[in-house]
Amino acid sequence: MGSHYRGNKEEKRALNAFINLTRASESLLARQGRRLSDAGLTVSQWGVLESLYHLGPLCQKELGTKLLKSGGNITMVVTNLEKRILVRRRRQSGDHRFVEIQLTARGRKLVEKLLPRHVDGIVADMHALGAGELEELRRLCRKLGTAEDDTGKQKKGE
Amino acid sequence: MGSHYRGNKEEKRALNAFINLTRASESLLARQGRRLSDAGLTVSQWGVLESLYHLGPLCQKELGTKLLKSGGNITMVVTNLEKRILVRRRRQSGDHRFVEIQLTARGRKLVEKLLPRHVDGIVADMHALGAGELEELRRLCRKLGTAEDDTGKQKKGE
DNA sequence: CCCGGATATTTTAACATTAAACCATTGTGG
DNA sequence: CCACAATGGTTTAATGTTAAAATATCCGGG
Repeated sequence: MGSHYRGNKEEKRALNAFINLTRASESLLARQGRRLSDAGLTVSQWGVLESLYHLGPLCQKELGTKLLKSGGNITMVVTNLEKRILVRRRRQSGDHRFVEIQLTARGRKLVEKLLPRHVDGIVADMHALGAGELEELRRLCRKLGTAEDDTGKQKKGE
Repeated sequence: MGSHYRGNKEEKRALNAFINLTRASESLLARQGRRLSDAGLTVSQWGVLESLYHLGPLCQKELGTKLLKSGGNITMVVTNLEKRILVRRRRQSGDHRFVEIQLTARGRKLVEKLLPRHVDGIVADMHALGAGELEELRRLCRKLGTAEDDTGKQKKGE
C-alpha cells in the first residue's frame, strides 16, 4: 500500500507484536465477559467486586486507580452494583468528601461463588502456554507496561 | 473441573500472565487513543479508516469481521465518520442489502497524514522490547489467540 | 470567620459496545 | 407466484467510557 517506504523490519516487528498482543487481550477479555454474563455481571462490575473482596472497603478514587478507570466511570459502575444490592455506599464519617464502598453480604457471597470458576476459566484460557511461556509472557508485558501513567495525560511531543 | 487440587503455582502463573497482558494492552490502547484524540478521532474510528485505506471499500459486515465488532457498533461508528465526511455510504447496485463504505478524498487525506505518526507511536511504545523479544511476544500472543471465534457465542455448559 | 485552592464525587455530553428486536432484500422450494 | 428462511443493516435498551463542568467538602492563610 502507499504508506511511506520505511517498511523496515523494525516497524513490522513492532506492529505485528502490537496487533497480536491487542487481539489476544481482546479475545481473553471477551471470553471472560461471556463467562461473567452468565451471572449477569460485566467485566467492570466484576473488577470492582473482586477488588473489594481482596482489599476490603475502598473509596471510589482508590477503585479508579486500581482499575485504571476514570472517576465518573466508577460512579456509574458502583451505582449499577448498588442497584442490585451487591455493594453499599457510605459517606466516610471523618472526611465527608469520601464515599466508602463495601461489599454487602450478598455481594460477598456472589464473589465467593464465582471466584473459583473465574480462576478456572483464566487458567483454561492460558492453557495453550506452558509454565515457562507464561512467565516469559508476563515478563515481556511488564516491560511494556512500566514507565507510564496511563490515566494521566501526556504531552504530544513530536 | 475443580480448581482445588491444582497446585496454585499454576494458577498464579496463569493469573499473573493474564493480568500483565491485559494491563499492557490497555496501556497501549490508551496511548494510541491519546495520540488519535489530537486529530479528533477515536480508536474505533481509526480502525475503520485504516481498514478502508488498506483494503479498499468494504461493506459493514466485512468491517465488523475485520475489527471484531458487532454489526450495530459498526453502524454507529460509520455514522459518526459519515457526519464528518470522512467516509461515504453507498447501497451496492447489485445486491441491495449491502452498503459499501468507502473513504472520501478527505478521509484518505487524513489517513495519509496520520499514518506515519501512528506507526511511529507504536514503534516507540514497543521500544522497551528488543527484536527477539518482540518476535517472542508475538509468538506467545498468537498461541493464545488461536482456537476460538470470539465474536461467536458459546454455550454456558457447566 | 471568610476566601481561595485542593480533593472527591457527581453530572453531562458524546461516543462505544453488545444483544435482541426489527426491517429490507434476496434466494429457494413448492 | 408465494411463503419463508437467510442475510445485511438499523434501532433500541442497557452498560461502559472519558473529559469537562458542576458540587461539595476540607484545609490553610489572613
